[in-house]
Amino acid sequence: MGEAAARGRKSIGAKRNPESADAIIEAAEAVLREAGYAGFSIEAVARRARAGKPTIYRWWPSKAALLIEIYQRQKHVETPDTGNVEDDLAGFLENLFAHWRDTPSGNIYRSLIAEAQSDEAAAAVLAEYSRERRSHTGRIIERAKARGEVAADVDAGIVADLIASYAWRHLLTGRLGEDEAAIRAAVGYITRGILTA
Amino acid sequence: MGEAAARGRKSIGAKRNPESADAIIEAAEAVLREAGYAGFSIEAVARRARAGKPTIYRWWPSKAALLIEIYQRQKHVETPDTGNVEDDLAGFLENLFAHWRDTPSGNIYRSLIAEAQSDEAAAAVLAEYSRERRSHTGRIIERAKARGEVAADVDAGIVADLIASYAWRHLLTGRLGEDEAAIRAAVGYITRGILTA
Amino acid sequence: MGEAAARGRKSIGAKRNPESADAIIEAAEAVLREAGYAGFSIEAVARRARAGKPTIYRWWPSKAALLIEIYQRQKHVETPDTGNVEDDLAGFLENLFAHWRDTPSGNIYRSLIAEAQSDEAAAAVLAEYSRERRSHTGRIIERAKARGEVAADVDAGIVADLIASYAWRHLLTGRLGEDEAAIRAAVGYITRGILTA
Amino acid sequence: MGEAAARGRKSIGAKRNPESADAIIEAAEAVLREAGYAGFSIEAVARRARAGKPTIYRWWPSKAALLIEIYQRQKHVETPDTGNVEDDLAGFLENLFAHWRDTPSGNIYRSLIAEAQSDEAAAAVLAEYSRERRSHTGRIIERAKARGEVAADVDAGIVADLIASYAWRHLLTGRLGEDEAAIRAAVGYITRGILTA
DNA sequence: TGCTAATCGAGACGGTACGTCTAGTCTTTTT
DNA sequence: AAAAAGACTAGACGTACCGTCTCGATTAGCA
Repeated sequence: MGEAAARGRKSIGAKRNPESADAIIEAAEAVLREAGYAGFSIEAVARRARAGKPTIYRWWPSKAALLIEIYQRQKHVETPDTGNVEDDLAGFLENLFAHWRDTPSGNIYRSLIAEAQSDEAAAAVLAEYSRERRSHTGRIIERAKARGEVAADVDAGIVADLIASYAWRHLLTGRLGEDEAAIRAAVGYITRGILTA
Repeated sequence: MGEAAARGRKSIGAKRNPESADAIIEAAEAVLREAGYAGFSIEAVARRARAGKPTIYRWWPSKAALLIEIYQRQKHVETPDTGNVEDDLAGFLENLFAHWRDTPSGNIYRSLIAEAQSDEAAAAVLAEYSRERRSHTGRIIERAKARGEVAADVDAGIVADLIASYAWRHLLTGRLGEDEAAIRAAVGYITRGILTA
Repeated sequence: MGEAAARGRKSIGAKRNPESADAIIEAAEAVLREAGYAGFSIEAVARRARAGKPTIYRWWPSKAALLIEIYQRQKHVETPDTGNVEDDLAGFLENLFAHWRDTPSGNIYRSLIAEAQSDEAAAAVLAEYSRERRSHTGRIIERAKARGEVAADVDAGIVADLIASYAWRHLLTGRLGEDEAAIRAAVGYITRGILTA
Repeated sequence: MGEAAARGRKSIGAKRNPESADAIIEAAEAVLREAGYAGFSIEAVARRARAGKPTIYRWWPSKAALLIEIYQRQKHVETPDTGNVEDDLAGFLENLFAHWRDTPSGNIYRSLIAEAQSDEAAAAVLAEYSRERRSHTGRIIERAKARGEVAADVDAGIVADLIASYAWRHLLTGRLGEDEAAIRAAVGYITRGILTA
């Protein structure tokens, strides 16, 4: 199905046609994969899905909403739990970079961030999503605090922010291929500091 | 002058007319200021500058090129030199946030990053610019290393990257109003680490 | 209605909106009437009709197609039937000149001929139209042949060609105000010849 | 020379440089020959002639003026003098059709007529030129009148008009390849009429 | 002999129009 | 009654020419 969306797909009456929704989602992914964010338009998605634009607008009020949905459909990256905060953070970043690099996720998220720069709604949705992720990453720190590995007065949110920032910037500047050493060094500075002992 | 570009501005002949260039730059700034990135179009700039579109395309082959130029025209943020790396970095970030918050620079840079997500050329130009800035910020670290304040084996580029990443993310998520405490905490983690002593 | 196209004219749904088509046709006529062929642009028509350019291009692929349509919408000139070939031909020319002079038709047809000089498609469409008209005018001759008034071996097509040529040239050189005497003389030469008896 | 216009052709001082004029004329011909009227622009001619646009505008205020000049540079068609008006007229038309068909003249004249439909100046110049030609062709008739072959009260101008009209229409509708028989028939109707004896 | 004025190629300028693409909205048709 | 899908207005895209203007160089002809 999907892109190949049944040539003559029809309305199934007075309720949402899940075939159409699927076809649209899959078309959106395909367009993003093949033409990138530059070629990603509602128009292009509609063409590819053999759907009318209003059908898309009915269910996703903006490009951003569609991006969010297809991003969330991707399977998520796992946060390791090694018992060591440095390994946890570095491992998380390595997984995240690999995930962004090897699946459409990276492109999708990148697009979403770009979209949020000119679309209020996208910005809101992204902010909400970021808040969630922040607390998620923060859990790595909280666990370490519970273990006594990390100082109790450390603000987990700010650390999560630093980690997420590092990831974002690499995503946005196309540097997801960075070697592990750099990631480990960056994480090391956050955990152990850069001052002379 | 400028945006209001003298009603009767004319060509000054067979070489570039600086009046036109200025009018275009200033119109671009004004459009960005008043309509944001969403409303920033070559067409709008041309209208505002009372310039022909081809005149813009002659000198700036893309929206990104124009953005870069107006960004570089802004006066730059200064990097403090207090003799203490933590104060230097925090001060730099505070200055940068204030600069981005209080001048059009923030909006421009934000737009440029967004543009780079769909425009190859913009990405290249932004990468080059980032490289420059990275080494610039790195100097704060190098100075501290020279003072013996920072360990000699610390990679200044990676630290600069962490700092820039933090700044980018706050810019892109509209969190430039962050209180100083958060900035200081983030910088503190980078300099002193988060592990228990 | 029409040119003044209801300020808020909207789509009427998933089929061609005749209101829009009418507004476009009428705007095209108005532009041609007021600004002449020189000022006749798709852009101007769209502006005047409060239509989007793509709506025009959707239905009329070229300026020529639009010209043809508005020409054919004009009411046609009638061919008299007096029982005398000379009066028929002269009357036809007089009617045609008056029609071209007093309605937008002349301007439209002139424009179409001009357009055909640089647009292949326009040329084809004009050729087809001319063929039709030729046979139409030829009928005057055929009738006279049936009456025995005109020699049986006369090629009606060629006579029609002579008549149409005379009309075209007067149209294209802005000499539609010619006095009847000249028309009658020209027709007289064709019917009775110029040689001495 | 000409199109290949001396790479470094320069001003020769405070007077018109005939080399430039020639290069422009020749470039205009070449452009018309190769790209047709549709591709004929002052810009294209200037490019081809390695001339500045103002140099063209200085000497030919409009496209039409340039067209007129290059048309007049073509060698003219000769009007035969056989002692028989019918042969003279048919011969003239045959020569003219061949001339228009086999040299750039046809294209040039066609363009000029088209141009005159939207350019007042072109129309004026064309009218003047037509007047000249009319009297020229009229001479064939005058000669025949002098011989007593044609009735004394025949208006030579109107006959010339009929002949020129026939030629124009064939030029404008791309029917210059017409067989001699059709031309002879058309001329025959003008000289001997179409009525039954 | 040196100055003035016109000419040249070059090309920038403000504009207009081109024909295409996308954004969102509206309304008919279909189920 | 709601879904689907084409048509619609609006306007930006990047390009081609328009006709005008200014530049710097070049040179003829007057002083």
